[in-house]
Amino acid sequence: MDKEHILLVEDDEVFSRVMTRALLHRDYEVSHAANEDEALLLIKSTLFNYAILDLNLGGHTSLGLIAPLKQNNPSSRILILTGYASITTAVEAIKLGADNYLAKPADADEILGALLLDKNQTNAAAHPEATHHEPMSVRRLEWEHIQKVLNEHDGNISETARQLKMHRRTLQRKLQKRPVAK
Amino acid sequence: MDKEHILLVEDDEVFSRVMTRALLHRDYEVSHAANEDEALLLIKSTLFNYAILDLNLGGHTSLGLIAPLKQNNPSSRILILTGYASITTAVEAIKLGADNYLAKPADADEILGALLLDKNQTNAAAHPEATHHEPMSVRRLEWEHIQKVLNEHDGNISETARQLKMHRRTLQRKLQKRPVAK
DNA sequence: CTGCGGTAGAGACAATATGCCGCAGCCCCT
DNA sequence: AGGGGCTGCGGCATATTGTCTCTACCGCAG
Repeated sequence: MDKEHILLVEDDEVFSRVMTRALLHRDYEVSHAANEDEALLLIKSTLFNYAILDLNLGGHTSLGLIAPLKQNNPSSRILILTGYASITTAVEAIKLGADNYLAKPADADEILGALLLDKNQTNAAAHPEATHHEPMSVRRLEWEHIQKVLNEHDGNISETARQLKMHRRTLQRKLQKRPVAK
Repeated sequence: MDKEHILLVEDDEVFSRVMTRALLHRDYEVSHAANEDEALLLIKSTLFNYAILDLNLGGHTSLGLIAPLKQNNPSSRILILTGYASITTAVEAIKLGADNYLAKPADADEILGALLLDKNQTNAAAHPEATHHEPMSVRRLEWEHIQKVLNEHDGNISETARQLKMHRRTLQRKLQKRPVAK
């Protein structure tokens, strides 16, 4: 029978090579695109069962690829991957139809797991851990807040800085850093 | 015309009082439930336009309320609020049908904003009023969060600093300064 | 009484972060 | 061509943190 076909959209050279190999090794067929245009061409010409999209592609987000993918194959499953994870972007991705959202760094097993996870996970499974939560660290809170405001202003850094009453240069520097682990 | 009816499910005394008042003040009709059972009763007896659910209700999550709400009124909009935000719970909530997900601390404007507007809506005319609210500054947000956590630990600075993953000396210094003006 | 473990307040110094400058490159619009 | 917005980034003075250290206070077990 045919192998399952995965679309990998990722602009990081190293990561995409490693990931591609890992997927091939698991007996998937893999197509790779480094940017939105390449991805769209592939989507038009091929039927994918799965897609792994890096959220940050140069200037754009990869969110625009979700619709074409779903249109091409409504039953395909889509995973958004990002090194700059935030609740806001996660919510947006899911609303747009992504099936899961994962923060880098993540290894191939995690990624595949998140991609394959049963979508019919009615909330029966995932609750017991609802109790042991800790408050967010101030840094994490700050990161989430920044992401939210940034998202509200369509990624406009200058405007966001103004709203947040912080210097644009400062915001810029904060955004270059990675989100803080929990 | 009838006021819009909001269901507030929140087990925190103080917060729910404040929130209720803020909502009434904005001319909404508000029903409040402190736990899942109360909420279910209300859902069965009333049609809600909106719902604000605290994710953490004692032991349970409030995610189980999403289905009944949507069943009761498919066009109702649901906001999940939580003090212990995480990407995974956010993803799960949205998958289950919540319309937005917000981390506390957040003020009434932010909460209402998150509840009412949906930037992914193609319906551009959906916002009759300019929902232009100013986001909290990072400083203010930090202050509120610190106060909340400090309060949860009965004013214990050492413990609060540990939870917030900041140095005790730093917290100590922050507390000596005064509340940040907005 | 004394020691142990926890907390609080504060000084000192180095490591970072931030505010503020300026500059160059891009776009978009007129 | 110019004006005005946004972005990325270097440099530098200043402000804020992280760390370490000391002192002191409190409650409690030994």
